[in-house]
Amino acid sequence: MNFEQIKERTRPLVNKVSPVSEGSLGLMSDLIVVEVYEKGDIFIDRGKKNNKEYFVYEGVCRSFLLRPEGEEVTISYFLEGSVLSPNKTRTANQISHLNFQALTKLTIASLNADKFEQLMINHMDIRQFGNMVLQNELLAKVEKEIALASLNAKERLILFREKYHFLENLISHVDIASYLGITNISLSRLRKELIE
Amino acid sequence: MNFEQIKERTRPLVNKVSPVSEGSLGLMSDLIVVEVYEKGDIFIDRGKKNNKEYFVYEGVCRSFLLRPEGEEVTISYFLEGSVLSPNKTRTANQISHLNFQALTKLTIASLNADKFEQLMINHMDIRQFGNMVLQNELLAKVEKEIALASLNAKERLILFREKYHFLENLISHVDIASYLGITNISLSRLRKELIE
DNA sequence: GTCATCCTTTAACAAATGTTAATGGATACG
DNA sequence: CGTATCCATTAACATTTGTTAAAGGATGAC
Repeated sequence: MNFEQIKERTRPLVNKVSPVSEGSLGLMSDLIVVEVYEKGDIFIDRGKKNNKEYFVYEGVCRSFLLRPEGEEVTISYFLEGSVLSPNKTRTANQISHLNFQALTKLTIASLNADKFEQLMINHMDIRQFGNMVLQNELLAKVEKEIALASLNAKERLILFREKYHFLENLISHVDIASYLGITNISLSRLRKELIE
Repeated sequence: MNFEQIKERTRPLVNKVSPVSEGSLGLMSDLIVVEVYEKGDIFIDRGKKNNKEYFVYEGVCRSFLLRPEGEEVTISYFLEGSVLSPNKTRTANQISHLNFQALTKLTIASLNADKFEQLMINHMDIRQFGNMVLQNELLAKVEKEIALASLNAKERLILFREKYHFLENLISHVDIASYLGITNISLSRLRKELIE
């Protein structure tokens, strides 16, 4: 992918969050390296160094953690055209505290986080973009928090379907169940119940 | 409270998160206005404008939301000596999407968020402090997210006690129950069970 | 001191969710 | 074509949590 292609691909994705000038878009695109992963690939490992920011060009991925007992807990899904959680929020001293996994063939833009931070410092529109990403991130977390705390499993599944409708036929139900905070058996029961 | 007193009070609170130079501490203290609230006071209203950052000097407060049905859901607790969620993460266009309430007599430092953002832009140590606050905020959310998703109510109560031990005898159990994602009746049962 | 009020606890029953194990269906591979 | 594997579903039973209502205990106003 050449510079112009990267720019064209990045523009709608960035503007959807918070529009930036053509110049700023160019500065961001300069930092972008395109990465491609296959379904199932883990491209950020918990405990390993990561100093990148990411945009999802194509495909779907998730963040997840391992419980002490060994089960995986899905924390978030990231869809095509979205921005991954800011580096600062998913690392401590550049060490990742989450795993990220491609759930389909995945094409993503990666940017050096330090260089991107410099862009944020020097350019108000890029800073505004970064802050909006952050805001959206927290908002999504609060939303999920409320859903987990105050809805029952059936209501959470309905909410999930409104937000991630197409994921249900794309992704392992074990993953979805862990995202919803239930077992896959319960998920199966709820699916049946909601058909009737 | 005069400038020096504010500085002395702010220093340990800030350094606990990420140390800043004496000069930076002074710049931050310059922005601080001390506010005092009584138990039960709501000092940030959902839907209303808020453009401040806050440090908790004395007392305890919580963030909460109202469900459509009218019940309150406690989202987070903030203890003495801690920093409230960054303005950017709890507002959209300067409009708050959460309520904040004093749970005891509360003394807090408030700072104009725009001016503080300027300090972050111009001073690396203050920026680092701000980023650490953010990181901790997200980390706490992920931690709670995992607890809600993968522990049962009894385990969550045990975790809550480890983290907020003294709150249990200070705060309404209805609030705590909503934080734990259970009813206050369940909380009462679990308390009994854990005594035996 | 008495009463009113608010919060916590308890009880009895209902509903939701988890656990374990078996079954069925799809898919890839030899 | 057959078989191994992976996932989703179903069943039976246990456990957890919710709902409604009543009782007990603390606290403050008068």
